[in-house]
Amino acid sequence: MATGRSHRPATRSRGIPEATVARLPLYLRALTALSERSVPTVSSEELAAAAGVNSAKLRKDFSYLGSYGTRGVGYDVEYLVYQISRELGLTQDWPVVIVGIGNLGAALANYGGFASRGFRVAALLDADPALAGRLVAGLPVRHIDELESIVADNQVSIGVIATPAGAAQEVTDRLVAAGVTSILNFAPTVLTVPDGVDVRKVDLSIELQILAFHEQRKAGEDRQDPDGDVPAVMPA
Amino acid sequence: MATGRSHRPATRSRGIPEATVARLPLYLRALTALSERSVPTVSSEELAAAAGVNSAKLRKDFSYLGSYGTRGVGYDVEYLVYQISRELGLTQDWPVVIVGIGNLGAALANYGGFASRGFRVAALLDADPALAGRLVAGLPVRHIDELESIVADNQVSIGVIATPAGAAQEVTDRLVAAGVTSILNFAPTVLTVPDGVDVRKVDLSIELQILAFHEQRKAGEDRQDPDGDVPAVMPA
DNA sequence: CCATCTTTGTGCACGCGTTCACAAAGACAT
DNA sequence: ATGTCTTTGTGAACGCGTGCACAAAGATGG
Repeated sequence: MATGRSHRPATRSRGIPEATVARLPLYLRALTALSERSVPTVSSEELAAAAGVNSAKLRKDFSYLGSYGTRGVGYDVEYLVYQISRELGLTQDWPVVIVGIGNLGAALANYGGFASRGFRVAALLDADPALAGRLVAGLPVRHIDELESIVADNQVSIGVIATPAGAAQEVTDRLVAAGVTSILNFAPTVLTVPDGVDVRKVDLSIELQILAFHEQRKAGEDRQDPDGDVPAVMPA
Repeated sequence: MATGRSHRPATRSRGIPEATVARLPLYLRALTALSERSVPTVSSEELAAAAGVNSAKLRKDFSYLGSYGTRGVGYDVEYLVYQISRELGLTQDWPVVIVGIGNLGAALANYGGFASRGFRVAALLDADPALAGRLVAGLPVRHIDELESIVADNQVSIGVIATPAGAAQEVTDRLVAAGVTSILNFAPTVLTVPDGVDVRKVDLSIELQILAFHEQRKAGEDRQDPDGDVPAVMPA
């Protein structure tokens, strides 16, 4: 993760546990699919299966939001969609800037999941002057030096970093200085941010390495000793 | 997450906790940076700062691997790089197929973090015949129907899914049937897989929604009551 | 109106992960 | 060799998250 409390120690006020917050988007997606099929109600069992979680966990998660179910029947799909959307803050508009318009940045700009939720791409930024003006996902790429004015003019509070690792910290500093308080970081670096700024990190390489670990474990289950021998290099 | 035990209930044998495994790549990255700067040793305090974690946590994590430090001095950087690499299974070669060569798939194919660790892109696959043969990151895109033979010939055990949501489950089924036992899923869908297959999911939209939640919380801290009023639609 | 049946909401126990705090271990100087 | 000083490795306490299991709530039918 990064410095500067990514999550507050214990969510105060109406205290929804962090683990629950992380699952709400999952439920929301499943519910949206049901809504599109005009399914009026759904039981915790069905919805849990669709979201890939335990039904008891789902009920407990919903209990943090309030008592929105009807015993003997289940949950009203539309009502629940609204409640979760509101809780997540998706009923309002979130302007977002994406910095670094390489393949990844372009993929993010084209991602449909943005607009459907409350997210709106306010601008695409890149340091390469050759990219400036080119259309990506219908939006013109603008030069990184416009960052400050764009963030201020559009009241952007969320920034997405899709730059190379070397540029990530500098971009972060500029975003934060301009007023951004939430950052989604795709660059493989630990970002340092002041208190009050949230950072979430998506790291491809890490995910693969975790898979490799389990894969090795699986492959080694047949053999006697999965770990190798003493390394050639000894500690000082 | 997905069906089919993503993580084993309690890691048996030399039992490295799942949370620790997830941090090992982080340490490895920080250590690699130190190694490139020819730093010989590092203390838990310094390394923890570089990785963005607590130093006590780092020491406990390392204690699961064995006693690789020297009291009063710290850890030997090269030695630790080797040990963690071996533990994660990065000393061997992991052939990977990437399915779905849109912007995201192309970004993944171009991602440098692959080759530097033990990962080798064995093939890029896409269902679009128009893409077939086009070079992406120096590799030719091949048609999805070659999936089975490619997986078999290269003994691929890890698959990366970067297709639209609609195609993800079918691709997963084919990958699993062909012998893949670890899947990294970028499509916004819950995948169902048989036991023994690991799935990890990276979901952009979910990360943004979590940020939005905290952002809303931050914005509402000034006001009296951050949650809105009673919704217009009432439950059945 | 009463009985039955379904499904929610939650009290409780358990296990994992985190953090503190300190004793043991070794380096290094004298 | 002895003492001091640094840093590791870990025992123990705590808190969060998960899942069981059941009582309460309400729908539904007779």
